[in-house]
Amino acid sequence: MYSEVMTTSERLIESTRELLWERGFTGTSPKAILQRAGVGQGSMYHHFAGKSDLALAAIRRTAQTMRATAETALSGEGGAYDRVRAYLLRERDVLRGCPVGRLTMDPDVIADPALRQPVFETLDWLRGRIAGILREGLEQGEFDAELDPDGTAAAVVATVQGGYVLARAAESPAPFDTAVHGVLALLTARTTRTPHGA
Amino acid sequence: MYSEVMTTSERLIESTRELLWERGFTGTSPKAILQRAGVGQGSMYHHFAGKSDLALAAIRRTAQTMRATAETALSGEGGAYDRVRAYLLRERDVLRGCPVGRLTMDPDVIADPALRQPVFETLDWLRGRIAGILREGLEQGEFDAELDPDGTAAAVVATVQGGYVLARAAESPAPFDTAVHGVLALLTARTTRTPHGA
DNA sequence: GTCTATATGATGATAGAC
DNA sequence: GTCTATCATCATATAGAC
Repeated sequence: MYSEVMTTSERLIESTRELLWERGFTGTSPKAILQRAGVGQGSMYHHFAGKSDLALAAIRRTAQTMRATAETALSGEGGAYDRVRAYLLRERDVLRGCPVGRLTMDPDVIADPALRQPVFETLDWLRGRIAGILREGLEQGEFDAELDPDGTAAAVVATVQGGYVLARAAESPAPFDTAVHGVLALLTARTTRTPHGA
Repeated sequence: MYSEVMTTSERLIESTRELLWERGFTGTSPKAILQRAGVGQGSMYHHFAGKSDLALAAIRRTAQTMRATAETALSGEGGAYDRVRAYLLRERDVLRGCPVGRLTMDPDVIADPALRQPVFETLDWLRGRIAGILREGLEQGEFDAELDPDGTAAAVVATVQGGYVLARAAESPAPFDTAVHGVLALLTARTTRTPHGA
């Protein structure tokens, strides 16, 4: 199921990452993890203390991956508007939802400080990163002075996270795309130049 | 635990509503439902076909309640901007999240058309209702002509849903409030008059 | 390191007494 | 209608062979 050169530990982490994305922490059993990884029960308890410990390794890696993906869009070409636009419009497997954000609906994740921390840090970093870009644009005169960088950044991130909710409810990516274009169009009203795609 | 005059069936639905909100469908066991309702196992299987059937009754009622609450804010005093603002800023138990939206992260809910339907219908109605209000405001000249009612409505609903995600990750209502004020401030840029709270 | 028992409690549902 | 068995299966973890 995984590359031949992948270690047992790696296979366990990868299968856990997939299952956490699909079914969350509560909905993922050690048995399901082992079957997908193609290893026996003993291997899991040799490499990890238990389900939570393995989940922590998986969540940390997923958080790191998400951060890298977002950074690619946010550090791309163009001004502040263009980079936020690139983040909002980047390709996504919308119906799968956000592998980090979905964990916030898992009470067992939120109740465990160790599991919650990478989730919080990732979303908090994302908000701060976008706010910083918007502040930059503000200083460059790209937006009018009324733009609130923190509020706008939070709205942008929330629109993406909530867009997943709407899309999964509808079993269609359409509401996600509508929401993301909607928030982008609102941001356009705060730009001083005619932005790309407006 | 519940009112003396509440029927057994009512007690079961209410305890299921609470548990679905707190722990989702996968995370809620019949046993937990029965204990909270204070009834025996036989009663549940007498009144309902099983866990899914009871969850369906609970979800339908929660969906109806959410719709009524939203409608109260959206049909209040003032123009389109004021009513959308009232919806966004209404009091919420932010850290509990949305009892309807959280179900979209439950794979067993999304996989069952009967359970998914009320979730979809509620969020779809909300988007349509807000879009209609914005179109009204557009016709009244309350917004400039560039405002996209459908995109803005989707962004508003998504911001609320995503705001819950950010708040739960942070274990603080602050990011929710920031996001909601952020999207409202963006909407302000599309108004033709000086709106309330701008 | 990895595997296969084995153990204990939870899950989701049924049977049948009252 | 409601209750208490009872049931097969699953969840999570441990023990110990190889």
